[in-house]
Amino acid sequence: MRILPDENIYDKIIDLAKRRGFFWPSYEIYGGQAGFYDIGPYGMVLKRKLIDLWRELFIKGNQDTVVEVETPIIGPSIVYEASGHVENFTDPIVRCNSCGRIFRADHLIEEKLNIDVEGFSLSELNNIIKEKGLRCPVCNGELGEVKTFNLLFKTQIGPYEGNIGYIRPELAQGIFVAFKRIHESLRNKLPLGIAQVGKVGRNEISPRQGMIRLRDFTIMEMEYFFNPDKKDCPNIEKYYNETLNILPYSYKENKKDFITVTVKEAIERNFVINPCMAYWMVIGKLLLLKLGVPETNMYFLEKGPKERAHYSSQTFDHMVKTSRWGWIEVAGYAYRGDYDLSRHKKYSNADIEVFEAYKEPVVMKVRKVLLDKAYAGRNFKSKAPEIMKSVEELDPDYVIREINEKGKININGIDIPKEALIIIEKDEKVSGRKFIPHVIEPSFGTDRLLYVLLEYAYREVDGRIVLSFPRYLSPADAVVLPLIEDDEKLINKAKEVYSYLMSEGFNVLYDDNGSIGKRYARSDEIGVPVAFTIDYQTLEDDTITMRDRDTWKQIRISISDAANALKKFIYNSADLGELGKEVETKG
RNA sequence: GCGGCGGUAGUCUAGCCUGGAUUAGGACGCUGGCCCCCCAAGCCAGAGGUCCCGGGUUCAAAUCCCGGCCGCCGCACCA
Repeated sequence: MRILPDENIYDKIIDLAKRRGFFWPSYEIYGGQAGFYDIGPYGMVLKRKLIDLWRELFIKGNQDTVVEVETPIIGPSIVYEASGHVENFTDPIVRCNSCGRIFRADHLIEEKLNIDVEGFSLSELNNIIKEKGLRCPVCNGELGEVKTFNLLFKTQIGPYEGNIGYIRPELAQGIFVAFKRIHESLRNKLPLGIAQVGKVGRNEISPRQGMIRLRDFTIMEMEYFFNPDKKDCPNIEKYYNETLNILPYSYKENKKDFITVTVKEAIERNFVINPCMAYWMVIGKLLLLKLGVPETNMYFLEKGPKERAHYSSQTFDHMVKTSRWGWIEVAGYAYRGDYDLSRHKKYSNADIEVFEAYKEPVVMKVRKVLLDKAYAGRNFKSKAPEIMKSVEELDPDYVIREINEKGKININGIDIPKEALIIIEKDEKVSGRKFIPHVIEPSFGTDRLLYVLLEYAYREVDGRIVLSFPRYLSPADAVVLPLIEDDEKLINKAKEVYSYLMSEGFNVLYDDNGSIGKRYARSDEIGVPVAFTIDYQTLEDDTITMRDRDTWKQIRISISDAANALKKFIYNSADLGELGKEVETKG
């Protein structure tokens, strides 16, 4: 595990990424458009492997509870009204006519005039600004009209004007609206994690920072649904002794640094609102470790009440240190409670609640208050059924207290003497209960991780760039090189080896252009972990050399062992020395 | 969105202030050839440029002016 270089390597990485086809700004030939990036051929392999690694840890590693789905990118407006995005993803902004600065209109009023304007409409905010003569706090210029700026990308579904759709700003809503179906199709089990990978769009006001802040990007997300009454978390025991670097909000206010605690401590000291929060944070940590980020270069930052999204009651940002941007957020872990499902229940009228049967039906002794039927009929005639029902709904304890004190109860202005009341106790069988599950959401920014992956892989050796990706993530498993260009015998042999490795399922490159040193350098720069070289000895005894990208050491092995050696080297992190005898090469 | 700085082959850059004879020059990379038995060697040849875009000034614009786009920095904004 390497430490990040102190030097700012951003420009070098961006340069390399463009040159070698990892990623670059989109729409370049038209001058570009901020906030959009293309992923190139090698970047695409990396990204795919990155996503697969996430799947491995979050889904496959938890296949007893977690499944994956795919839902649409565009949703009808009702979905994002229910989710709160139409309302809360919008900022009222006001522009100074003279200096052009833009302010949050509500914040400005609250600060300057000390008026609580939460929930005020645009025209109300406008009126306040006009009436109170509020001016630009910077240049004292006149303020323009209050406008909304919503970060949702808006579109129209079909040819019907007014049929508004939005591009999803997160994957979550697609999962929430389908929750009931997914949950039923999996025979109502809980806890249930529903994961999704996909593109989202956020119409950022002014995106900068290249791959770090995009208007269109890939998220890897999971909504983990569970019974809020069960305060345990399945399988967490095996991670009890794993450590987490946490900066709780209360510590942050006191300007303290993050602390390192075990998962067990984090739960016991209530740093996390629910043990499952800690569980997914550990899985997230393990993902980052596998990408090559050392634990000292990451921590979990708790967001304060005002910093959190509208749906969240606890959020941790997963921060990773980068050379250019300092600490950046690569993932968020949000406790969304029952906010989303409750909202969709309300807006759709769908029965979204989950029924959970008790292990055995619980027989409870239930006391009930009954009104003597004969008394009711005689005294209340046609109103009797109604009054009897009201009586039955009363709390028995209340009735007993009233009887003891007054000898009667009063209901809807009618006195009922204690002689007419019967209090019975009966057994009632309850086989389960209905509730709305709570949700914990770990959500990763894939493109940010891609950038982080490059930063942590980047190093320079003798003025040459080497991308030391973890071997299993590299854009190719190996490159096959004939030692000398333009020697037909070597080239034919090399192409045989190349086909053979491909047929074994490896992702292999071939290069016969330029001196051997140049080709090693090229493959190092792409981050290919292994180079197999075919030389004149190969033609005699079918052995080839296998070169390690990171040490430049070589061993000689027979071609028939190559696939097996490559497999061990890449997936079992074997040392080169374990796979064969090191050979001296002229340097 | 504001302010500052910048934008010249794949990459980095010279030229811009002081407009014209520079065919927009170089380095690296790329392609081909020669040579090469292991780490960007050498020699030769070649391809590759809307000088970010649009408008203006001028006989003449990569060069000066205006607007736009994009990038970096600062501010602002930010689930």
